[in-house]
Amino acid sequence: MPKKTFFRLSEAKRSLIERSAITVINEQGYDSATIKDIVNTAGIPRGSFYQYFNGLSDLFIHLIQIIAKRKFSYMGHLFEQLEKHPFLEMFRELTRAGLMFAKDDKEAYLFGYHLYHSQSEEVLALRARLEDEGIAMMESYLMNDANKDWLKEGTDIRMLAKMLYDFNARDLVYQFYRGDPIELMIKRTDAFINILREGVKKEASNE
Amino acid sequence: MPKKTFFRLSEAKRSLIERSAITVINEQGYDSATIKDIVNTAGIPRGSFYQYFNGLSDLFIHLIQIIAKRKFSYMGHLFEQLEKHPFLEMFRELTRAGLMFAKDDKEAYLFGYHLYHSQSEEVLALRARLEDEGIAMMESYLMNDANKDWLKEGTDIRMLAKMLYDFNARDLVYQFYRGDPIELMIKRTDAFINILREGVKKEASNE
Amino acid sequence: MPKKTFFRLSEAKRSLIERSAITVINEQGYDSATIKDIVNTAGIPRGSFYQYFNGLSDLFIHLIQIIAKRKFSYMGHLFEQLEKHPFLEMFRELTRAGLMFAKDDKEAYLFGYHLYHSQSEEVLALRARLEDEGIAMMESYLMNDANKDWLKEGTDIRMLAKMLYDFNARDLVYQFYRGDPIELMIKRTDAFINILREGVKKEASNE
Amino acid sequence: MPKKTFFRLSEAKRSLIERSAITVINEQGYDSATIKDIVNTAGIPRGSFYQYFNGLSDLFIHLIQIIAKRKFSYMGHLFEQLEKHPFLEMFRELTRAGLMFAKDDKEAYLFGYHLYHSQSEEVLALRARLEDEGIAMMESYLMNDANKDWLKEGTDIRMLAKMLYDFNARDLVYQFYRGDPIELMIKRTDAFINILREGVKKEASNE
DNA sequence: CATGAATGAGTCTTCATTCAT
DNA sequence: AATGAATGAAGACTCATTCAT
Repeated sequence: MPKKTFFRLSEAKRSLIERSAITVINEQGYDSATIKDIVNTAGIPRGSFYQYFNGLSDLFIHLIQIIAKRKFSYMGHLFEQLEKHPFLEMFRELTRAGLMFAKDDKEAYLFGYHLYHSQSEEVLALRARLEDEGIAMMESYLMNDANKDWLKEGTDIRMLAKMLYDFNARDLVYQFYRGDPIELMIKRTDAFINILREGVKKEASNE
Repeated sequence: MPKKTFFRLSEAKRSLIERSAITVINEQGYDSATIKDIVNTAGIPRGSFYQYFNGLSDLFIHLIQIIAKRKFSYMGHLFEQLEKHPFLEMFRELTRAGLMFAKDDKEAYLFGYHLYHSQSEEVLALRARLEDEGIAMMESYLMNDANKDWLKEGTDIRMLAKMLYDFNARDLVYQFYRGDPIELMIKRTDAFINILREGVKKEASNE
Repeated sequence: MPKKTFFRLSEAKRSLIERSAITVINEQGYDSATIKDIVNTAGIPRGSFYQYFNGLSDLFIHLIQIIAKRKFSYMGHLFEQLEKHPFLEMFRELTRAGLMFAKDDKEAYLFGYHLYHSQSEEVLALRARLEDEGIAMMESYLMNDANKDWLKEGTDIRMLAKMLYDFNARDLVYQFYRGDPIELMIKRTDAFINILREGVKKEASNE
Repeated sequence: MPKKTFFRLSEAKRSLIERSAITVINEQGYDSATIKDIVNTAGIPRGSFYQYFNGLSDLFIHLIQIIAKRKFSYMGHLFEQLEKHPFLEMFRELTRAGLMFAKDDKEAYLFGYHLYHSQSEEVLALRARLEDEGIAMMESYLMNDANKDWLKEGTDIRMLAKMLYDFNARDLVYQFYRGDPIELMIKRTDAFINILREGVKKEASNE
């Protein structure tokens, strides 16, 4: 957690530092990014960095959290209707909301990529925690589906939740990182959902 | 590519260096592993490293390739029957063969993890190439399924191939990395295949 | 010398700062203690420190002095009888009085340790001054002994005074610093005095 | 312990580094000496230092040890006769031998000073070890005295050994550090020994 | 080819001290 | 007087890479 000093800064300065760090880490990757580059980019003195943060991972975790919050805010309006429809349909909407966020703030959306590409203890722990929370949330909605008899019996709900979570938090982010256009990502999402919903096996038909 | 010198070494020494590098990189991650640690672990002089390789990525790519070859050899016997059965069934077998490899050579199997966690240009390129090849191969087998009318019409074959490839090359490796037991991984694989095959949507039943 | 500002503070605040500094310096040693740690421990703002003191040595010297005064107050009652008995006997009492102080205020007693472990100019000067004063005082009492014919002729009084001073101000403090129990320290003091008084050479006996 | 690399250097270079470190530490004190100053003084690159040592304390401990050995070599010839005379007499000779060393290599002799003025864990541990060894050695010779009935009954041998050890390893070194002339130190040593031997209490005389 | 010492650029991190409010 | 942010100098330590033997 950043030190108190950081939160006492003006919104402008805080934001400047955050954006600088996001830019630098997006360019070099978390494990290669240096504090030096971040302070240079932000134009603040080296020592100040340590008045604000305990180290790079401190800042990184802070960024992941505020970005998650921001991204989440794009989805807020969907939550009230979430239980009224099969979750796979809502997942499509949630995903699109996420991609709206990507459109509005490319750098921030991209930043999630690094959650999957650091070996640092803290980052791994954070990733695990976020994953657990995200998957648990999805599981609970899928349980709702099951209760409403919208899900095939025998479906491994946890596995399904995991697949959905990963697709959204990892695969899509990676596609964006690679530069795939959002339209293509939307199409792929539909194909993905379709496979999950319908399955791929041709039914023994009675034709 | 390693220099000629490397391939002129005795098999024993070559293997010693390879295994040392695998151990070090597995412990620290590719981006944090240092040449220093590798030569120390192998007990060879620092200068020798540069007589064998052009740098760390050179060695890394070499390792990925020999390991891929080794892993592949566990699956060879399956290829002749591959077109005779629906690919999802064969995928199960391929996966299990891969896990046999994991049992025999944990470190090598684990090593694939790092293919997904480096930001170095060369590694990213290698990863993309391997992915393309792997997915293309799976696609061709899935096309065979389609031709035999084993696949539901409208199935996005490329997406399906991608999902299968990722599950095998990335998700399972990650589970192993986390320390999940192989039995659990096998169960998960079955659940995964089941979802893909059957889908999760409850058919409107005529009860 | 602390600035006037410091002495205008409330007794409570002054004492808080003093105790914090003693704690920090006892833990880290004078040469490694930082102003940062002291203000953090005391919970006062960094800038305030410079309103009270000119630097760390300023505070350190102040602490040595108030502690010396406090320790001295434990011995006051002995001074009136000091000339009535051989000084070595009184030395035993003075030492015990010092150890009572140690019991009552461990941290303060311990603090003297640092007088012997700093290389800073000011501290070395202070140490020399205190030593001169202390030894001179002891010398004067030993002269009294000599006058009363309680001391063997030829005894090097200055050397004796120095030995006594060091034992009390340095050796005992160091033992306490190491964690030796006070009872042991008392026993050692007696052994020390005994050696000084009687000598260690076996008299040519007329057996 | 220095790394192997250090011992593979030419005697000249090794000695250059050792003397540079001794000079720097004597000037600034161990806790304030910096590696930067040492490498500058020696004229070697910064990185080399870390090829030779694991850190400053590593070098420091090495220096203490080689100096102790050198100092010891000045006393070697005394050891054969050590048991034939009362130890206090031999102590005078040992001390003088030490002072010969001081004359020949002022910087090295002085260096012992720092053993008593660092708070670093390693140095404290080394100091304790050396002290234990030195005191134990003296104790054994004093036991010899006791067996030969040269020592007054009831003498606390451990305390006496401690006093002798400290006087030689600490007090004399400190006097030298302060710049006292060797002749004065010799006189003081005699006075010190005299007090210990004869005691200071005037015997109840039967005059 | 083997060896391992030399080199110095590059980072992190800590703090004393100042200064504006 | 109190406060605490700003600043940058300073030092530790790590390593990739080169080079002489």
